[in-house]
Amino acid sequence: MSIGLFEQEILRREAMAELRKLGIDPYPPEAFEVNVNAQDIKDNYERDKTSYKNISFAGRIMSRRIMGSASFAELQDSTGRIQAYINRDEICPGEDKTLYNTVFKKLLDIGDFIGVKGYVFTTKTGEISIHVSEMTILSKSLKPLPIVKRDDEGHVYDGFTDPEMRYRQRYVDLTVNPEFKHIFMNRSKVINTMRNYFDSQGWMEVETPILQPVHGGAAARPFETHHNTLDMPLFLRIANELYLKRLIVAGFDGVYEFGKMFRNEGMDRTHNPEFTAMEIYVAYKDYIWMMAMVEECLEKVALAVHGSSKVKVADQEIEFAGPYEKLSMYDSIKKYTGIDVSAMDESALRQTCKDLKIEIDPTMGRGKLIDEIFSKKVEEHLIQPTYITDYPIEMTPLAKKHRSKEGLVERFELFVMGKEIANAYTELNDPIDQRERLEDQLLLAGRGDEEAMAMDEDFLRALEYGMPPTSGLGIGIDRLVMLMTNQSTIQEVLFFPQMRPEKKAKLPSLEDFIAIGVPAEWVPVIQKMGFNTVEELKAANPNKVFNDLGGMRKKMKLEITMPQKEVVMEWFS
RNA sequence: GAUUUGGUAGCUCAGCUGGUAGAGCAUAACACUUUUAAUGUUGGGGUCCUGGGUUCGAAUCCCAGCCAGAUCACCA
Repeated sequence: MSIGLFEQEILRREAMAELRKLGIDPYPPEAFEVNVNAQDIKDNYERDKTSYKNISFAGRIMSRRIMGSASFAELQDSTGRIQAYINRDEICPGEDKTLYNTVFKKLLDIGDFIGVKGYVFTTKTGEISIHVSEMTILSKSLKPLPIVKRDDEGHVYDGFTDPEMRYRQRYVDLTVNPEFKHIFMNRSKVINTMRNYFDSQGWMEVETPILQPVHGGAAARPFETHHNTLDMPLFLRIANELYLKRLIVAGFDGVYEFGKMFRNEGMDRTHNPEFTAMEIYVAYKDYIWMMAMVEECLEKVALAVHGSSKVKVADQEIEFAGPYEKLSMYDSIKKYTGIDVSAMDESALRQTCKDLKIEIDPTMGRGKLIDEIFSKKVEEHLIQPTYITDYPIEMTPLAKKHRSKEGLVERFELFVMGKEIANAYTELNDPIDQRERLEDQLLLAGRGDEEAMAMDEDFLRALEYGMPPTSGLGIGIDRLVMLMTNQSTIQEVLFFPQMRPEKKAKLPSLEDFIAIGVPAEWVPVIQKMGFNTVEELKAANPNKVFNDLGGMRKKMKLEITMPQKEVVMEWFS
């Protein structure tokens, strides 16, 4: 493996070997005690200089400026960067200057982790720096990091910007572009704020199955897998709603879960196959109560992340303090199209879609047609937080029928910046009604609707034992984080967004070469010489190959044993 | 899935109407005791994404494929 690399990586491996020869372990096992971080020094040193006279700091070397027997290096820890001043005669007080001349100047590289002890001071040019008196190598970096340079105004000169590499190698991205860490720190803050709020209300965090025999609770195509011992198919959950409701049946007054959901559908900048949802169910409440709860919750989140209920997103300023605007689904369509769809039957809706130039297909029922009109004509207008309420019953098999409006259910969705952020119901707890509604879904499935909800007999049995009136809410955490961190793609708020596998260099199998007697460590050399298959190698002149192997060994400074000539000749026999 | 843009050194990118590859940073060597995008001098470093085709000759033109981004469609 080590030979597909080139000079910089070979040099670093040599430096690592040199360190070992000098008796320095490039990967020491001992803990290195740290008593300060970069942010702390920068924030507090000027005020309190006496506290920084004996510090111990650890981080990565991110740049070096060597000037003879004095040097500057930028060290980066989890909180930021701080400059270190290293003077030869200070870290090497005796005759032996090896630690500076050889170890620091020759054997250390950008990316290495080191620990330093010393004191904080301000340089002539006014930079708060660490004056190093002792230096310890903590971990050697064998691959060169991309170098990102910034000037005083913060201009970036050689940015590490390729999104493919940033997502595939997030460890490199966050090392050289540490500003992106704030997105993930804020993501954590969003989740913790919600969790603290729920806990303070006395609701309980729970975990429910990810592997489910029936994929219920939402409309989406699932990932399917198989359990060997039970010899049965299982689905990765597309939702956890039905399990959380079982817990309300079981007698908990409030339960919530943050968890990954999995949907086997398209990927784009707002969809990843696995994503995080938060669902919460509270007994003895309805969807009107839930609206107020959401307003309180999101305001707390905005305050935690930004210190303000107002959040800048793209070119808008979003106000997360409630109350939010409320608009029924029918009214919203009327508002933005001028059309009253409330009394239309399926064929009238089809005509309306045609008039509005909205594509439809024959499998769509009344609910889906209305949803199409809504998503094409209304969603984009909903910039400030807006509740869309009272959905047609056909679209929502798990919500309770509206207390006063025929044909509707008690449901709301919260839209911000034209995107759905939350979805909530007064939950359907009438087991007879629930069974009928799921049976209607089966009819839709029969019409070819791949997303119609499946029947879940055990869930119906739970309802038959009795579920208290309950309101439930789901929030898409990734999209909420996108809003709170002003990001336009979901990949930027996921550490490891889903990617196609990296293409592998099309190398023939190691085994083929080993089979004809080539030592494993020489296979990469042969490949580097241009022989990609055993056949190509055998077609070459054996003497030339033998000579070239020696040449490559020297050129690439390989420390592996040269094979005997007779051995090489046998490769060709 | 459709359209479109891109894939060249470790990183960011040049490379015209086809003539066998360049810069900056990084890296190596030398100089330099307070620099900060350090500087100066001198080097090394490439399967130009892959596979076909056209051509005397392809990083460049054509076709197919792979990966990624954007837009759209689908999907909450």
